[in-house]
Amino acid sequence: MTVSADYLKDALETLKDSGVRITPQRHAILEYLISSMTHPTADEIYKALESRFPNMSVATVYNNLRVFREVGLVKELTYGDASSRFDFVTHEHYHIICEDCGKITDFQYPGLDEIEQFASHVSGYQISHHRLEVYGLCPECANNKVN
Amino acid sequence: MTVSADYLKDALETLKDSGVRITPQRHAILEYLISSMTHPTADEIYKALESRFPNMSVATVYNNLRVFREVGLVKELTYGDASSRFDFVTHEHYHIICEDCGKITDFQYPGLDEIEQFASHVSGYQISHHRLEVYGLCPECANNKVN
DNA sequence: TTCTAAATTAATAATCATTATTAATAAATA
DNA sequence: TATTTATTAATAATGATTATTAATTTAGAA
Ligand SMILES: [Mn+2]
Ligand SMILES: [Mn+2]
Ligand SMILES: [Zn+2]
Ligand SMILES: [Zn+2]
Repeated sequence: MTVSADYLKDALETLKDSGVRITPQRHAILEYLISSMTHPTADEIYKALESRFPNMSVATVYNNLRVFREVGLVKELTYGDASSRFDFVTHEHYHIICEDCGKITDFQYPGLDEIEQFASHVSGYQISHHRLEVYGLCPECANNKVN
Repeated sequence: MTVSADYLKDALETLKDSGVRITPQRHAILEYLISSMTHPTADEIYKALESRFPNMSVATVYNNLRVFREVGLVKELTYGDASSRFDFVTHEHYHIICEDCGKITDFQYPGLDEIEQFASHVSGYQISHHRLEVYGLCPECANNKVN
């Protein structure tokens, strides 16, 4: 069994355990999220599935992405003006975002928890989590600049 | 001269050097941003100034916040659904955000640049900057929870 | 100073991602 | 099978932000 299939199987299990019905639309959205490496927007998911589900509503995509987020299957990546992007949750990782083409690349970095300790110490907050993103030019876009 | 007045003087200088006219509206928005410790939204700025400028348009606030951002006087803090918040640029700092009341507290942390090195190394990106926020409960909200 | 061009403002319309509403449909359960 | 509940699809509403445009103000030239 492929890794993707494993992820999907576990995800469906999580839904079942949470009492969420597994509809064809939900199955397809999850499948697409897991297979996609591009952190798609709700609209991209909608468009990718419209051939298989010609009369699925875009609201259904939004609704189900929220359901997935609430049971912890999906993380929503929010930015300023543009639309949210969605990331199927596997391992903890950060993102590098290309300021030219918008590509989002995963990367892992060990031990940023000390900053939570520090922040808690200087502010008195009870810290729950943090968010970190790195911005720059992806190799392709950097290459396009010099040519 | 107070620190605030110094900031304002420098900001007006920056505007003049950039060829941006200093209108009463711009002066007031800058003044409010510098005095405010709350990282206000465009609408909060608009409402705070409406007694002094009864017929200022909210579009003027947005336009001028963009002007200030473009000349580097102001940073725009963007989150998911809610509206952008604006921070007058002084020293480099990060933010701790209360998940209950939305309060934003400044804090400084040394040496997070190594993560940019790391990200560049593993991804091949040309890194320009990063974004970090820490989330949790502010002391007041944490206190309200236990009572 | 007066004239002219450019910048800025105010008012308002438009945009667009997301959410709310609601009636129809499908699934679970008694 | 009958009834309740969840889900969907269609569509309207929301709300922050941007675009448009005419009026006003300002800066610089004559
Ligand atoms: Mn990711
Ligand atoms: Mn700040
Ligand atoms: Zn790129
Ligand atoms: Zn709080």
